[in-house]
Amino acid sequence: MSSTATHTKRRRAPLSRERVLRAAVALADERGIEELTMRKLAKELGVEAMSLYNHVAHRGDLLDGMIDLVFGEIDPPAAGGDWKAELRKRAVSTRAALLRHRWAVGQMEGRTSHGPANLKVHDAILGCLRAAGFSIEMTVSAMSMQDAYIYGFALQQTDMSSQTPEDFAAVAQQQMVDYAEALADYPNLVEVVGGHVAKAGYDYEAEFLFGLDLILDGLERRLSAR
Amino acid sequence: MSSTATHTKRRRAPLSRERVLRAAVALADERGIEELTMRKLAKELGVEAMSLYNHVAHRGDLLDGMIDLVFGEIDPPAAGGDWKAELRKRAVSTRAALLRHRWAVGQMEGRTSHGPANLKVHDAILGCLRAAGFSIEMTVSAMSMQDAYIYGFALQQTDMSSQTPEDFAAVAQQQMVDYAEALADYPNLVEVVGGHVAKAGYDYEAEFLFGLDLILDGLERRLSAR
DNA sequence: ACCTGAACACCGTTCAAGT
DNA sequence: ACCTGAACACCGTTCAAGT
Repeated sequence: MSSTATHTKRRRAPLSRERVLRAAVALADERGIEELTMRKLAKELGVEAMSLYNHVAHRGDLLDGMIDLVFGEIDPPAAGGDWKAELRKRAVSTRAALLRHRWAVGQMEGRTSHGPANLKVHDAILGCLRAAGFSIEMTVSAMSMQDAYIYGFALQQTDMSSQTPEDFAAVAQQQMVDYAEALADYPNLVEVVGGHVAKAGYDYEAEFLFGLDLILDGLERRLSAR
Repeated sequence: MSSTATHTKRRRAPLSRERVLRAAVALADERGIEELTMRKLAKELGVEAMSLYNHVAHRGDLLDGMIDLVFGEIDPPAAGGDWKAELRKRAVSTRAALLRHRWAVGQMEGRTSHGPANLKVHDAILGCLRAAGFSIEMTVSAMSMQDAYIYGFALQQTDMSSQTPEDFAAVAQQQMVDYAEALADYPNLVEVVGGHVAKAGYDYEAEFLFGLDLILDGLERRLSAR
């Protein structure tokens, strides 16, 4: 058809859904979700925006695919072993994936389609809980609760620009200054944030584990109280 | 200045930040957050888009203001009474506010400014926990954990179009059909969702309270174990 | 089968101009 | 002080046309 001379332009790996999704995740990770537009993504791939529609149905489909790539990074828990340790590992690994891809948790709202990686992880969680001896009803409750906590914690962590305890302390200190004239209305914030957090900071990892272990302990108690 | 004859057009209440924010919340509630554009909001208020910029700095400022209106609907817990009952009431009231305004939880990601209603509720939570006898460190952990759970649960509830247990069962049933050929890979989903949820449904309210009480009980246990 | 140019119907925001 | 028209630099998506 076309002579070899006509396309001396830089060779491009052919587009595929996989390649589009991976490029989209990379772009959102690096520049934020609001910078992820069909046009910019296409440019990143050396192609025009309209070509993307050969591989994703629309922007919502793109986001569904991206989110399932994030789920693919989660370690699914094994069934039959130490269920608490397995679920703890999965929770930590989920949080890590959501931290690597900070845009992800904010995009889960309203998204009703669930990809295969999502289904696989949740199937494994259900299997782990059932093997541990939880009733079907308790299994549903236990999984919902853990997901709510994990996603909610990740959501909160995007609320603050600071990530290390020291950063957090600095931000808290600055906020005490910024809100100075209103502080009389918030005596407990002054005591707890001004008096403690602004000095000691806030350790996201430790706080996450505190709540996670409280939940797992509570579930274990309800399991043995049957 | 201008004669009375020159503006016989329909009298409009003058714009104000308050009026702009309330109209924005109403529009987002009714038509969804993606329908909330500066132009459509302006039209709703009988004005041009550019007039809004006299009352909000930009779209992000608009969203910050809207979210603080949602926080204003939350019952703050009282300090000194039955702390578990107070915090339970606050959690239920927060969830109710987030259900009335389904767009809200998805907009919390990355939002770093906190309005007065937000600060007021959180000050009250801290006060309640301190009065109950929690150390400053535990107070921080307890509040973070409750917020994470509440927001995360609300986020999950936007993932499903169905709200009543019966709706949920119908959706679960349909999904079993849709995913039929992949179901061999997910034996636990088949057992738990196919065998139970698709029949009994899923009661969001009951599930929320299950996790909430597990958390409050766990916190109480850690309080008395000091 | 896959890619593209042009076009459509939108966005948020700015700026100078009106009252 | 508050509102607006026109404009700028974008969006997602469709469609007919190219190879």
